[in-house]
Formats: sequence, structure tokens, C-alpha cells
Amino acid sequence: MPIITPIMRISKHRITATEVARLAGVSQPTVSLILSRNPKARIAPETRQRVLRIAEEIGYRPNRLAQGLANRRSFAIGVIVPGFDNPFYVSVLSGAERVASEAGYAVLISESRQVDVVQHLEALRDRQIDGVILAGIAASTLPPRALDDLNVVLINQPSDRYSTVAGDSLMAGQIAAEHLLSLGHKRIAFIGPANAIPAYRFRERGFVQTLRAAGVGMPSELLRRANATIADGFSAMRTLLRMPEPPTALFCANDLIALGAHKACGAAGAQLPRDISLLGCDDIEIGTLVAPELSTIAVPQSELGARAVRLLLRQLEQEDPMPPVTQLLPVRLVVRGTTGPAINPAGGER
Amino acid sequence: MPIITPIMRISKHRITATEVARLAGVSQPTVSLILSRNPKARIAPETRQRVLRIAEEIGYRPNRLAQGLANRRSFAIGVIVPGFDNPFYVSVLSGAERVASEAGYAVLISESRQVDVVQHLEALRDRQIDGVILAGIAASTLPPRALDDLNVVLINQPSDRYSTVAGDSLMAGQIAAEHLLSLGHKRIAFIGPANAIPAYRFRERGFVQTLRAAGVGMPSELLRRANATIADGFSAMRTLLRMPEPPTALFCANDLIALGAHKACGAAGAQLPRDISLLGCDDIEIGTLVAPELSTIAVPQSELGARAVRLLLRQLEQEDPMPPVTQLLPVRLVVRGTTGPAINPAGGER
DNA sequence: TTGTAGGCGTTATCAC
DNA sequence: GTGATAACGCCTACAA
Repeated sequence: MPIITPIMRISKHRITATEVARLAGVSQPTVSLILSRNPKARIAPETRQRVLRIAEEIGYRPNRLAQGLANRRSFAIGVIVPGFDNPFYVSVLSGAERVASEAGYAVLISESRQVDVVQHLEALRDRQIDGVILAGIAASTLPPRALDDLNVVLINQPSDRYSTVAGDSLMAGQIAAEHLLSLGHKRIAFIGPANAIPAYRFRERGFVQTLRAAGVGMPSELLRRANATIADGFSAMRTLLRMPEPPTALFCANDLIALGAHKACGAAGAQLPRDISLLGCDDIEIGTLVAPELSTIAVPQSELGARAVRLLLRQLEQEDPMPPVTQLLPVRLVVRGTTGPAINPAGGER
Repeated sequence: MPIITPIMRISKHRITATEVARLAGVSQPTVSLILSRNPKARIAPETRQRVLRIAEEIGYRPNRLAQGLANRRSFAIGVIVPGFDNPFYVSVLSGAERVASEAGYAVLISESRQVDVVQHLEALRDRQIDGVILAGIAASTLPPRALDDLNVVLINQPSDRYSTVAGDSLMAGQIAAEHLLSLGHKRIAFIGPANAIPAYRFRERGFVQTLRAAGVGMPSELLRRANATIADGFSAMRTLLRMPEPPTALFCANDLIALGAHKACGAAGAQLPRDISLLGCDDIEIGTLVAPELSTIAVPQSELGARAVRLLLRQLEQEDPMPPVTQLLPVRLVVRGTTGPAINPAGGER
């Protein structure tokens, strides 16, 4: 143990509050009181100044782990998403990270391909995580107690047990239908996942219901199932294009599917939007990369993440558990290059 | 729902090692010894069994914060990237997360737009982070002591102070040049960032040097500066296309730039690859979305992240600081639709 | 206004 | 083999 000047450190030795206290000639709790806590603590101004100065001088920084242990909280939140291959979740994460880090919270990420969500949750629990944001993972598919005594905010799925931030998926479907109908389309298809996360189901429901209300049915062969990926969108679209009487318009449960469909159209020589109108949902950035650019329903992705964190943090302040709240964010139609007027009003002459 | 034995907790009350010890009739440190540590601990087999059984029964899980405090480490690593708008970093992150979480490490993310890297680093330090992975951020641009006594692995940049995992950028440039040369191109351009992270500079250098070695110079008007984004790639390309004598081939410092260029070609009516050959670098997935698909130099993105974490973990095992190592991963040419033979061998007849 | 005592849940170091 | 005892660095009482 080196005998150096009182203040100098050869690094390595971490600077603790005790250290500061010693140099300031006060007790360690006093330092703690001054440094981190509510300004209600009544401290002699001069003492406060001295402690602050010394802390500053020797570069004291509280150990968050120790704080966590004492406080029984970690000032960290977890964000669980199904995968980063969907830019939607990346944007959500980005928004969440921004707000969280501004508030001094760390963000622990887990990319969970459905199966290991439970393990990730346990790992987060072990770290005394303050809260968890679940995006793209249906809470209802988790084992019953997986989320117990965990502060949770869901993204894009309704729930009466947990707080939720979501884009208005039902409305998205409705807007999509209205757009395609207003263009004169009558033979309209949908591609979306089968047993998937709630947002997709709502988009589908809103879409189909609105069509039906307008007297435009959707024959079952025009309702295609595909996972929410480019590849599956591609093959689903190929199937549609090979039908004797393909649809003149198509709504996809998300942009990835739509981009797959876009590609399939290109490969099959179908002109967008002349031969077929294509509409996605989410408004991920790469939709503007393809030609023609993808028409879509914009969902405020990073805003979802940002709000989810704010909601979570608000829940953390309260000590009595808050009743779950739901924030439904508006979506809006973004018409770009892949939707246009129906050419064959009655269909069938292709 | 299991039978409620006297042991059952009404939740809330966290189960601690002391709890287990009490039930097993041993001391708490003994529990700790049995549960978490090296099997070298000599414990009576029956005691061990009993403790393990009870721990299992009441669902004991060690508090990672407490472990961290005692161990002076957190079993967490930080990953800092400039932004998630470049899919390259997302893939790196994804690879890193996978390996880290398999090893029981948490991943704290920071999306740092250059300015606040230092603050993020301090926040991570406060959390007793075990190590940091820096991707897309030039270590040399950080203030001198920003990385002090931090376990660091850099991605895609050389360093003699820190360990590094990188794609072979020099080679990437060389391969790019050889590919375009072999197609017969003579009038060749490059678009890349000016004062940017090392990888881009090396790609440029390898490219230019190889061209020069082949006797093909690059006039300064064919060397365009642009940030590594789609938008900037777009406008740089537009400038090139408006020249009296545009290049017949083009290499971009990364795929985002190339995709912007791709779009600019589409907008200007230039046919790829007939009028111009376009080559990107990275091989991000969306390069296959556009038509024609983007030719590129593939960099093993998630592998970079995965290896960076493995390297970091290895460094953590060692207690004597390891000398920094550098792993250079091979890159490879991926010819898709945007590169083809030169039409005007001598150039100038366009 | 400040110091003392005790605790958060682990791990490490020793005696026994 | 096992159990006290003492850290780890902070925070919350409560007493002075």
C-alpha cells in the first residue's frame, strides 16, 4: 500500500465517498447526503461547498452498483426485442435508449428469438432491473409468472395488466383500406403473419373490416400468411402473382413483407403501381430506397420507444403501483410510389 | 400451482443466500461457496446436495449487484456505436449481444453521436463495467484519458494500445479495384467520407493504391467526399452524373453511400450496370432489396461483434493485462447486379 | 447540522 | 469441511 500524497492516487484505487469524507473532514454519510440526495437535506453551506469542491477535485463518482445494492434498484432498464433484423425494433430501441440515457438509466438489451425470453427476463431480474420494455413479443405467450413483480411496459400490444404504448394498428388497417378503396380497387389482397404479435392482427382486422363495410370482400385466396420478413413476403407475393386473377392492390402487415412483395413484383415484371398497388405499414427508412418508393402507413417508431421509457420511469417514481395506462399513438398514410389508381376497374382483363 | 409449504414466500421478499443458509442449517458463506464458485471448494457432498436442493426449491438466484460489489466487477459490458441508422452497427451489436448473453454478460448500449461518447463512457465506468466495445468511433478522437483503466476492444480500427477486431479494409479496397479493373473500367470514381473512422480511409487507400499500381489514376474530380449516409451518397452521385464525362465505375466507402448512389442513378435514368458499375462495401442486407441488387464487398459484421466480445472476455480472465491483439477478418467480393463490363473501353463516347 | 450504527447481498480470508 | 468475520461502497435511520 503506497504512501503517497494524501490526494494523489496511482489510479486503480477507486475513489470512494469515504475518501472524500476523510479529505473533507466529515463523515461518509454526510458526503452521501450532500452529493446524491434530495436538496431537502439541511447541510451547512460551507460544509456543502467544501465537500463538493473536494469531490470535484479528486473526481469522485458514486458507484452505481453500491447505490443499487443499498437502494434495491439498479437505475437500469431492459429492452427486449425479437430481433434486430426488423428496423422497426431498432428504431424503437433507439428512441428508448435516448430517453433512458438522458434520465441516467442504462439500457440492457436482449435480442430474444421468442424461446429464450424467459431466461433473459431472469437475467434482468438478477440484475435488479428497474423495469422492462417488451417490444414485438406477445406478453400473453409468456409463461404465467414470467413478468411477476417486474415493472413492465409493452409496445404495440394491448393489455389490461401492463401499461402499453402502441401505434393505432386498427386505425392503420382502416386507413390502408380506405386508401386502396379510394383508388378504385376492388380486388384487394392482404399478406400478414398468422399467429403473431397483436399489432399485426389488429392491422389485419382493421383492414378487412373496413373493406367489408365498403362491400368489398376478401376471398380467402387473397389472404396470404407469411412471417414478417422480406423473404416470406417475397414468396407470398409470388404466389399471388401467379394466380389466374391476381389482385390489383395489396396491403401488407408490415414494411418488410411489403418490401419482399415489392421485390417479387420486380422479379415477375409486374409494374408498380400500374399493375398492382402495394401498401406497407411502419414506414421504415429503407422503404424509400426501392423504386418506386414504398407507400406505407407511418408508425412513430422511435417515439414508441421514447414514450415507453417515459411511462416506465413515471411508474418507477410512484411507489404505489400505478394502474396500467395505454397510450395510442396516431398513424398516418404516406403515399409514395407504389399505390395508384386501379386500371381495370372491374378486374379480370389482365 | 405448487403446494404451498411453509417455505413459500408471498413474493416481494427477495430470496437471499442467507435464507437458503438458514433453511439448510449452514452458514451463508457456505451457501455462496457451494452455489457460485470454483469446484475446488471442498464441501461435504451431502451438505452440497442439501444446499443445492433447497436453493433450487425456493428458487434462489444470486443478486448480481451484490456479487458485483463484492467482486468489483459487474459482468456487464458496454457497446458504443455512433448510431443505429447504419445497419452495419446493428449487426455488430447483434453479434456482440449473442455472445455476451451466452456468457452471462449483460450488454449496455450507448448510441453516441460522437459528442457524448465521453459521458457515456463515464456512465459505464460508474456501473463498474467490465469492458467496452467501441465500434465506428475513432479512439484517437477521444480525449486522452477517456479510456483509461477500461478494458477496451475496438472494432474496425487499428490501434497499438487496444485490442482490435476488424474487417480487412485495405484488402476490401484492393478487391474492389481489382474487380472494377477486371471489368475493363478505366474511368473510376470513389465516394467516401473525409475525416472519418479509419475503416473508410483504409478502404479508400487500398482502392486508390491498387488503381494507381495498375496505371489507372483517379482524377481529383472523381474523388467525392460524402458522409456515410444514403442522403449524402445520393447527392455525391448526382454530382458525378452531371459531369461532362461521368465515370464508368464507382466504388463507395460503404453500402449506405452506394445505396444513395444507386438511387441517384435511378433518378437520373442511368442504367446499372450498363451505364455505370456501382460497388459498395459491407454487405448490409438491404443491398439485396434494390434492383438491380448491389454488388459489394462483404464484411462479416456480426462476426466482428461476436469476436470482439470473445476477445474482451478473454482479456477479463487474464489478470495481468494482455498485450493488445489484432484480429483481421477476411472480406470477399460479392458480385450481384450493379457491376458489369465497361461498355466504352476508351471512355468518352457517352 | 452532523456523526454513529446498521444493513443491502455477496465474496474472501482466515481460524477452528 | 465449515463458520465467523470482515470487506465491497453506499444509503437510511436515529442519536447527538
